[in-house]
Amino acid sequence: LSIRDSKDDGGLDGQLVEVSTKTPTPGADQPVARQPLSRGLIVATAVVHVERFGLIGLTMRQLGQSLGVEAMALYRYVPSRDDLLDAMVELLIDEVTNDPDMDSGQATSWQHYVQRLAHGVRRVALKYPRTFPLVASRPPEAPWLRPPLRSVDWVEMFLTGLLEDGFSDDVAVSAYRGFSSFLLGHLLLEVSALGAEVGPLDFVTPDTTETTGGAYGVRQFPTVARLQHKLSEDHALAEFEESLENLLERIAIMKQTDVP
Amino acid sequence: LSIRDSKDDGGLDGQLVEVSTKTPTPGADQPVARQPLSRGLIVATAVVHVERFGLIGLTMRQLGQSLGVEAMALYRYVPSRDDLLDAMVELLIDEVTNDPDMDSGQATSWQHYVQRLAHGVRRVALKYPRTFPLVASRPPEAPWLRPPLRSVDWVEMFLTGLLEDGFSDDVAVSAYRGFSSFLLGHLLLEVSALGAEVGPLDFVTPDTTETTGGAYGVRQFPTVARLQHKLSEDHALAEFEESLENLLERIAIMKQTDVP
DNA sequence: ACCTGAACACCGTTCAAGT
DNA sequence: ACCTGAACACCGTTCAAGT
Repeated sequence: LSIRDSKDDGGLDGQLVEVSTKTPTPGADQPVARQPLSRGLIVATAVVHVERFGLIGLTMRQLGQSLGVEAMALYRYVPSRDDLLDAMVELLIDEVTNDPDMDSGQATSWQHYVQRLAHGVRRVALKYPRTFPLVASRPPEAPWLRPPLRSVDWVEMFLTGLLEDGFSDDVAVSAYRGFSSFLLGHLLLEVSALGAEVGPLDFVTPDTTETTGGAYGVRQFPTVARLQHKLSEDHALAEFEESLENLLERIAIMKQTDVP
Repeated sequence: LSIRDSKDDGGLDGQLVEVSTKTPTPGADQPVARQPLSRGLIVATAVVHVERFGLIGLTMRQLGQSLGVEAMALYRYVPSRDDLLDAMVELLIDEVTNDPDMDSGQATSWQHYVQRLAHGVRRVALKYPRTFPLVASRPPEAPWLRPPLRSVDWVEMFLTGLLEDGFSDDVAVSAYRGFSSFLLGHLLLEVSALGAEVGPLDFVTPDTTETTGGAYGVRQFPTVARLQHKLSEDHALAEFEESLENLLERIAIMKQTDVP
């Protein structure tokens, strides 16, 4: 149960941009001590910018101002706004992946593993509440994945974690479905309560994307690639019924054990 | 366990706009047989437009084209684009509320009631997959609600349904939390698998909104108003832990009963 | 090598003007 | 009464030009 390491893509903690906590007015600020521009700095600043001004405030022009530069300068390092959003998502994902708490206690049970992953994701969700919804909303790398969580990396981590602990393929895939649905529902609601204005959740239409599971670019994730078929199956209704049934049971128990 | 009726706000079924199912190119279409403009028609057409072109395609100018009219004409009937989005959400909510399946079998158990509500919401989510994410994303009418689901109407329905069946306030509120988190998680993921590009989920920031539970406009929802205090409490972490625990148990059972 | 000004095709929204 | 043209302040993005 180990955690994959990732190339440092300009993590927030490394070169955290100093942005004052004063009046949040998108242009009325000191443009930050003008570090040399770089992709990593732009992405990190974008996250800070979104946490201050919201996703609606993230325009190339306003982000340029946060960096003390004209908007056009950004295009030397970032091909497009969409690519920037993807890079921001990756930054959050990497922060979960590289969380020291994730590595601690190496080989424990799958339960501990899943709990650490869940809490790791929750931690970054609460740390970047206004950026986090992007994780659930950007076009997934693997649209055939059901549910199509953004990070194939997480899926791979989750599946291998369970499989190494003796899970069968089928059960591991079912567990993944339950896990991601639970995690997304909880955290999106929790984060929205914190006041995130969740920006365009740009899921991609099935027409424009290979919904036919062409395993392009998933080769570096062997488990995901191997289980691709099972992962693409649509069990939405059955899972909906099952989760609903489970919820009803939990509510019934709450009702019975209640002392009025 | 009855369903509240609502003023007909130009429901889709009534005056469904004829839009051909041909090539989806935002302006290259017959501008529809030019019915007299009205707020109801605009909202209904907007939903159809979003289902064809996605939320990104919903600009005042393109929607104008779908109606055979210049964008500026819309402002006679719709104060702003944001107001239009809210009206679209309301249209979906009313379609759940007025679902004939919801009224059938009047006074049954709370289990049946919750199941009917869940399936009713799921039905409109699958019917309008590209519009549905707005329900989870528009600024909630009651931001102090945890989780802040859009429709106070639904919250009221849910709570009264349970209370009439003998639930205590506390358990009813807990049940609401579990229900909304489950429903949102499942349906957002299911709908995203259908290829919805979930548009700006514009949750509202706590600063700009009365996070202090000033019960403005909730007076027509007596149960929500009465339970406002309990509904505003933040139990996010405890609920997260509990749901996670429950998930782990379910996975463990799946694992045990698995025959490899 | 790195940034900027001007330009293009888009936005939402306002308002005086047309029918 | 209802719609439109022109205008304003914004977008993302490109590209020739400046340093």
